[in-house]
Amino acid sequence: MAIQQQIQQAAIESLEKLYSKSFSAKDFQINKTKPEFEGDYTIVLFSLLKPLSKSPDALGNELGKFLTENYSQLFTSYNIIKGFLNLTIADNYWTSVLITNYNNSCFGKGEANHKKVMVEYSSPNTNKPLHLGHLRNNFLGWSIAEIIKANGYDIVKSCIVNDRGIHICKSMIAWQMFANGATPKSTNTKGDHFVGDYYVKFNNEYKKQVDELVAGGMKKDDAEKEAPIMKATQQMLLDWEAGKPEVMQLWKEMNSWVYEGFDETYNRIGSNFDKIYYESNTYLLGKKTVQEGLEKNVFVQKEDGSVWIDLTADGLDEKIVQRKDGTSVYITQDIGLAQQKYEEYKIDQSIYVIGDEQNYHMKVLQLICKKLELPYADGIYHLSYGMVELPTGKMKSREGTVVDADDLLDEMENVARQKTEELGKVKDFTAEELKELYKTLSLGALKFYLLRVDPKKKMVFNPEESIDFHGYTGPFIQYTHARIKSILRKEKAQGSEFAVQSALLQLEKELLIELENYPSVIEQAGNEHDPSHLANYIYSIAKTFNSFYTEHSVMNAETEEKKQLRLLICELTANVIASGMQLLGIAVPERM
RNA sequence: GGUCCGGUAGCUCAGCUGGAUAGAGCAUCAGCCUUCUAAGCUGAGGGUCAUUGGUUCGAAUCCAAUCCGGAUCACCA
Repeated sequence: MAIQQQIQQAAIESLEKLYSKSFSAKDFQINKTKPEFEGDYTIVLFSLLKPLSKSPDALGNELGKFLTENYSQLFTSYNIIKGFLNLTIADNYWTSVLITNYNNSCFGKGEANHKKVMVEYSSPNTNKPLHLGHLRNNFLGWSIAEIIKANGYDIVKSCIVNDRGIHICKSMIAWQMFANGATPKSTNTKGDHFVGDYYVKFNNEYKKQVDELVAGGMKKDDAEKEAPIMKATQQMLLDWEAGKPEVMQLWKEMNSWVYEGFDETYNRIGSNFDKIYYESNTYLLGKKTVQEGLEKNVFVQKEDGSVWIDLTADGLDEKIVQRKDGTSVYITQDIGLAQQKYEEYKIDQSIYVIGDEQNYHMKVLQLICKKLELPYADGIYHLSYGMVELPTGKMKSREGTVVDADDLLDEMENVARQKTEELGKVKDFTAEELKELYKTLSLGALKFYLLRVDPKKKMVFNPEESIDFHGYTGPFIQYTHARIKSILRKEKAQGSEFAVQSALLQLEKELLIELENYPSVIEQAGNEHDPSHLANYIYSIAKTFNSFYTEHSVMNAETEEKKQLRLLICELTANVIASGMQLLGIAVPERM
């Protein structure tokens, strides 16, 4: 059990025995003691004063005395400052945590609870390559899945590919018009970029045609509808839905190019999925549910045949769920897909990693599922994340300010190479090892940069900052890990036979206190669906370790006992760093 | 306009289920490599926690109002 809970329990028991009153964990707070005071953890007494009719000093002394006398294996001393009861925890507690966990690879992870959670993330369109925003999504989705797994859940990583619709037809039309049969192979272009180029070509041509029509005297609104290329695209969508063979063939071929490109990028960034859904297979789902909803009077059908749900009583609007022509809209397929996920996997929770521009949509989706009394409705959770912006403002594809994922990864790798060469610490590495290191460092920098901030907040991507390898960054933590490993290559900790006699030094203890907290951090990150807690925590560990490292020598420790103790601390620190970074999807090198 | 989210150091962010003198990184300045990797460490300066009011022993944190920024409110997805 975590120390904080042990203190809480001890305090509750003590208060019960001292005053015959029962309290619960909510009735008082336990904090880490501020560094300027003596002690490790602090019980805040204020909230207890009134129910017990005690002065801070009286209560603090009685409780402090009782705790140190009756829980002497846990508390060695106490002091009271104003209403704060500062407790010093026995060194023995920290070292026993160290000795039992220093080589426990499961340290911090919860026990299996046999509940199943699906995390849907990434969910790309097949008309253009991945960009910076997708990276935030992918890193978040992958990480939160790992964190939830570490909390004992079974995880299914899924992805819904938006592989059909008018946007896809745009690329297809443009390819027919301009490509002359060119392919990614014939032009030596990555497939998703190849198709994306035709999407751009579509928009250029479309704009040109609209301008021409407007110049010929047509109103802009009409011109946008009448442009021949747009009409052709709409016709193609109809042909697609009708299953016209040559359209289907082109669609399949162009999508296959995109998937080839996506796979390369996913592979590079380490995204993977247990189950991939395709919109072309799911877009018709949900109609049966609409029918059932009509029977239950959750939905109403208007005279023209369209089907609606009235959510005004819940503070939302009226929402259409089926068009008058009987076709399904976006939200209908989502209900259908939600159902399919549930039936296929019997999931207890379904997490959607989707940008905050869809907050309203997701709220509506869950509400509809609830009104339909679908069993999975309460398990829907929208992990909403903010947009990634540039220092110059929002990314806009029309203005060409979108940061392409592949370009960015290349750029980061270059910087990693440059910095590594400047320092010249790994000159004996093979070309293979160097390549691997550059990849580890560049991805570490980028992932950490995108994961270290609260997901729900929009964030600014500053290119210069993101490739920084100093301070609050991934490479800083990776470096700390490499430093520790360098020591451990020289000598391994001997292990569990070891008993600590001499008192822990300040920095030794600080590190141990932080390390002991690892399980709680994983739990919190999972409960709040927020990897940034973990990122913050690992950074703090690395920082504390570096202070410790500078201050105290491991190999040349004052005594053999201290050396063994510090080797154990090194082991546990390295394990926690590696384990925590793994949960963020970041690898740590042995040397750098 | 309705709903939702955000506003903390020059910049990027922690802290937000109320607790002690509001913390990091970057940037600026000053130190530290004969000793386990200096991608490091130590120190300094830098704040009206958007504003105003309320709740109370105590508010960056909770409540209300206001100001500013963003998202969203399609028979698009």
